[in-house]
Amino acid sequence: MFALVDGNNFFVSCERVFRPSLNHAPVVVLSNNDGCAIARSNEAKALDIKMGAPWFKIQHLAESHGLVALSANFALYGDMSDRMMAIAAGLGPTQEIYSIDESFIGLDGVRGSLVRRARIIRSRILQWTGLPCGIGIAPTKTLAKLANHIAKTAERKPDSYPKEYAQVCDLSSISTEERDYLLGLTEVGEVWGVGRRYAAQLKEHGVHTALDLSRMEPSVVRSRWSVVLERTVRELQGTPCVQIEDIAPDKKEIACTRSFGRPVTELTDLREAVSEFASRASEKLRRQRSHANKVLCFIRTSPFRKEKQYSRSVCIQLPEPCSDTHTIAQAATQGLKSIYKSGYNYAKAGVMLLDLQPADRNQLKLDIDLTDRSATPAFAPNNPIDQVRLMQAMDAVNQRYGRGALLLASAGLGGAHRVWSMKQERRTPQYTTRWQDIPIART
DNA sequence: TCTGGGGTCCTAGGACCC
DNA sequence: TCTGGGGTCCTAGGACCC
Repeated sequence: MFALVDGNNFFVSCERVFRPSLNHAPVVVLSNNDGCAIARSNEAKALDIKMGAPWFKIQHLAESHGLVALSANFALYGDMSDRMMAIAAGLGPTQEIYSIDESFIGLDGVRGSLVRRARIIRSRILQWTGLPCGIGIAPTKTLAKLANHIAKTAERKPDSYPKEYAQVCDLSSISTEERDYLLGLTEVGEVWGVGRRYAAQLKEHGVHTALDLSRMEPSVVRSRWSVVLERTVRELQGTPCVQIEDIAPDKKEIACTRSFGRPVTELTDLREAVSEFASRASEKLRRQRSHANKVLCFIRTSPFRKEKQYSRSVCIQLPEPCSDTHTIAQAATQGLKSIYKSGYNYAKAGVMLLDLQPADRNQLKLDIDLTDRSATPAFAPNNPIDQVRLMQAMDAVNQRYGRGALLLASAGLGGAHRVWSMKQERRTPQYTTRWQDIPIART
C-alpha cells in the first residue's frame, strides 16, 4: 500500500507562510528571469492561468484582477520542503522523496485506519509548517497519485468529486463500484504517465477517462503504445509495478542551463555564462561524489522569436573522468568556441555533464581531511591532491557564505556584463534541532 | 520587449563485429 | 552472381515527470 503526500500549489504556499496577506489573492510564482508562471494559487487557477503561461501574456490580470506575481526563491522552497518531508515521513516506514513537493510513503505494516493516520499527518504538516497538502492512498503508486489528485481537486473544486474525499482520499477502503465511479470522473490525461500526446491518441481510441484506461488490455496497450503505458494500465488495475525508491540513486546526468534575460550576441558574454554553468554543474557532481567523462555545451536562439535560428551543441570527451571545476569549465568554454557563430541573438545556453561514474572508481582516495594542515604545507597547483583540496575548500566556502562567494577567475565576475540572472540563494540555516529528531508518534 | 530548468526511460536505426 | 544471422554498442529522438 502506498500514500502520496503532495503540497498544494507548493511554491505559492511557501510564499504565503511568510506573507499571509496573500492568502486570498490570486498569486503566481514566476520562473527564472520572471519568464513564466511555475506555480499558481487556487485563485490564479480560477482565472484560467495555465502552468507555464508567459508572464507577458497574463500581466494584464495584475491590473484587472489583482494578480500578484513573485520571483521564485528556490532556496526557501527547498528548506520548506525538508520540513514537510520530515513530517510526512511519520506516515509509514519508507519514504521516497519524488520531487520538491511530493513524497511517496510505503505503508506496508502500518496498522489501524490509514485515513485517520493520514489526516493526523496532514494537519501536523499544516500546523508545524503552514503548508497545506493532499494525501492519496492506494495499492499502487499510480493509483495513489490518482487518489491524491482527487483529494486536492475535491477540495479546490467542490463540484468535481464527492466532498468526503477532499484532502485525504483512500481508494483502497472503498467499494469497487465507488472506485470505478471516481475513475470515471477523471480525465485520462490526469493519469500519471499519460501526457498530452498519449491523451490525444487514447481519446481517438475512445479512451476518455481513467476508468476507460484501466479497462484496456495490457498487451494491446503495449503493442499500440509502449511498455511504459502498459505498466500504467496494470497499476490502474491494482497490480503494483513500481516500488518505493527510498534510497535516491545517483544522477546519470547533471545539467545547468539558463535562459538569458535579454538576447546575447557576444562570445565573451556567452563564455562567462557557460563558465559559471560549468562551475555549478561541477559542484553538483562533487556533491554526489561522481566524476564525468563528457561535457556537453549548447547555445541556442529563441524558438519563440521570428528571426534567424541557430542551435548547436558539442560534446567533449574529457582526457580522464573528473569533477574538477577548472577542467570542466575549460572543456565547456572550448566547446563553446567551436560552436559559436556571430550574428545571432542567443537566448539560452547550458552545460551538461554526461557519462557519470562514482568518483572513487579510478581515482585517488578523495577523503582528504581539510583541517589536517600538516599533510601538504604548500599548495601545488599541479598536484591532483591539491586540486581536490581546492575544490573542497571552494565548496565549503560557498556553502557557508553563499553561492558565488568564491569563484574561479575564469568564471568572470558578473557586474556590468552579467547577462543571466542567478538568483542569490538564501543561506540554509543550520538547525540545532533537526525536524527528524522530533519523535513522531505511531498510531 | 517579454516564453523555466531540471531529469528519466524506451525505441529505432546505424555502425560494427564474428 | 548469389548476399545470413545474431549480437553489441551508441546516438538521436520521443515520450513522460515535476
